[in-house]
Amino acid sequence: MVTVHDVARAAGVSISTVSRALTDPQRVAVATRDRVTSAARELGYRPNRAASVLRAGRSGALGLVVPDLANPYFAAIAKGAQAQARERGVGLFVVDSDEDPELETEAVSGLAPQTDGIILCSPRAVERTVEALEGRPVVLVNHHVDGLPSVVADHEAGMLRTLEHLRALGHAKVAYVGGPARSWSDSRRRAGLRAAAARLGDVELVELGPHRPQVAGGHAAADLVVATRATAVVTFNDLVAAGLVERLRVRGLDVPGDLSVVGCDDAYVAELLAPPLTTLRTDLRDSGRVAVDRLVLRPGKDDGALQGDVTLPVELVVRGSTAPPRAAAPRPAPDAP
Amino acid sequence: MVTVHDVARAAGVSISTVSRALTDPQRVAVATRDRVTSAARELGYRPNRAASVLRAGRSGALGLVVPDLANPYFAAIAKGAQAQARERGVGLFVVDSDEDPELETEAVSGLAPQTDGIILCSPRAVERTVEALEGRPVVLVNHHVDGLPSVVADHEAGMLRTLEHLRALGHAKVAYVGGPARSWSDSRRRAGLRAAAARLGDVELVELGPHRPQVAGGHAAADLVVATRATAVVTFNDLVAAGLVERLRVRGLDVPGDLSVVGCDDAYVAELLAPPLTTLRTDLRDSGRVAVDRLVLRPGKDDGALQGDVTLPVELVVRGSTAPPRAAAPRPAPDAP
DNA sequence: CCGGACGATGCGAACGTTTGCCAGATCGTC
DNA sequence: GACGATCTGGCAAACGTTCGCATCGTCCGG
Repeated sequence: MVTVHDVARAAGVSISTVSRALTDPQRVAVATRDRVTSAARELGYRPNRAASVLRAGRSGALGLVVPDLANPYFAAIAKGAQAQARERGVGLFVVDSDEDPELETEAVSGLAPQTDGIILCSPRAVERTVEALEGRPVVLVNHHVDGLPSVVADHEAGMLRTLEHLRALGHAKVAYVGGPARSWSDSRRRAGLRAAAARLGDVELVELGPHRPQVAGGHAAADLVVATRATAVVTFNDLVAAGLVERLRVRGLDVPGDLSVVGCDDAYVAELLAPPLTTLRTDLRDSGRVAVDRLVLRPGKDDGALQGDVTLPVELVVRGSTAPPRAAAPRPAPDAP
Repeated sequence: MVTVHDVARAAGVSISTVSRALTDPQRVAVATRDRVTSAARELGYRPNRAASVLRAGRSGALGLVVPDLANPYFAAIAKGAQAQARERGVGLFVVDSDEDPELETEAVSGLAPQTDGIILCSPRAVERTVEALEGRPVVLVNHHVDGLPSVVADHEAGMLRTLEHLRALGHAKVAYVGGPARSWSDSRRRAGLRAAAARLGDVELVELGPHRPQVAGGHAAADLVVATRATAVVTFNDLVAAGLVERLRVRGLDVPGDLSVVGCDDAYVAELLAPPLTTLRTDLRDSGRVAVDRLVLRPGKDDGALQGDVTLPVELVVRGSTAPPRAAAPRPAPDAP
């Protein structure tokens, strides 16, 4: 293994100069720097991360905690974060908390000592988890706590756009199938829907849930939605929408004929469904990217534009799962087979 | 920060004893060990990973390299590996190589020095990547290289079962839509199909591809498949199948009426499609789990059952996308709208 | 021509852990 | 009662890096 000593000897300088030339180039003379860097390159020197962490206290790695890696939503965020971390030359520990608040907190306290900062995606137990950070820098994705930097999607605007769309189609009663109880996005979406309904005046809103943010959650919700006699439904995410559509098909109901369905997130499943799903899109990879940048870029030194909260736009992608309601009143649902 | 020194003082022993009591419990007397562990617990001692890596050379972390985190296939493996790593008390670096052989090799050479072992999922450039390991232990998932431990699915058996299924339905001409050129699974599946076709004798096989292992690959392949006049098609994975089905729908063709479709992997999209996809299932989380165990468990010391290659079973899940071919000869395909 | 200031580099001490080596204790046995 | 075997635990040296401080030279203004 080649160390600073080897490089120092090859370049004819002391190890301190090598260290400085490589970590803080402007602190050594240009000629020396060049000698050092070329010697390092020639010998194939690669700094020992452990030693550098031990001494300097920085690890050059970030942590990312997500509730479920198998959920395309979080997979996309992880992918974006991953790519940006590579770009910035830092490592990225990804931990899956399995939607378990307990595990989430545990993960963070394990991660905190060996990372320079942590990205917390849709945390399920923010208060306790933030405690576990022990003061380590953090960025919340899809969640907000006063005083902590966050990257969020503009759920309110998305919900307003959704309701406008459904109202324009002629829907007067819209159901919402909510996600996990502790989900911040869920609460924002509910708030957004309520505000939008109040603003539009002539759309009635029925709220359901909480439901699991997976396909199974959609299965469970479908019959409840039908029973409300709503002519359109907005779901917590695309997976729930998929499960819901599936169950409706089993019951012999048509989408969008009997029920218009709007998903959230525009996971790639959305366009695979039959009919393709109308959904709200956020650039998730971008969320991951931005989150990493906010931990890597030193405020003041680098781009100051990343200060404060970042709100990413939400776009309504209209596909085949929304249409005008059938006749004036929705057809009563037939019994399940 | 509480260090070994603090624990040593509290327990009334030297720091060496503390270290030994915690890392190699059987080397200290029971009474001492208890004193040390309870002191450690009381003080909330947490060993400094960097220091221990620096001195001992082991990092307590593994690396996982996947071509695409957003692909549910790899997401599932990552989730399994993740869970097992947590179980075993080791960290896990997840890196997404973006299907790029270059990035893959680069990722491994970045990962190698700071991990105790690396899991390589469906590598796209095995030879160069293995070189970059610099002798670090490795487990290949979904790939095989002589002399290296691997975890693979029994693609051959799966393909035989698939062809038997299609033949039993009455299909005489079956197309295969292949995946990436450098994919080992792809080559195994092709080999498996050929062997199965030869064995069955009366099924004609048409091989297509390479195609991208995503939805877009299926789009691209659909028209080619139709042109072959095959009555059934097997695709590299479920995403490709999804894209293919989508394109067929656009062209006005019916699945399974005009064409039976079999996917691979049983990603959760499979059951969301209309019709739900007949597909080959492997327990992907298990692959991840097993891979981690093979790096964590010391051979000889722990379970020796994990020596050598591990082949996971493949199960054919029959759903709605396969049916008997229409009439004797398939209906000629109508032109695209 | 001198003093002060500043820029570049070297010296050496940490960072917290693991581990080889050795000393002391304990016990059994002759 | 002494000797050897066995076991336990302490000392101190690493691991490779970073960084405070010191040193040395140079340059400029007075």
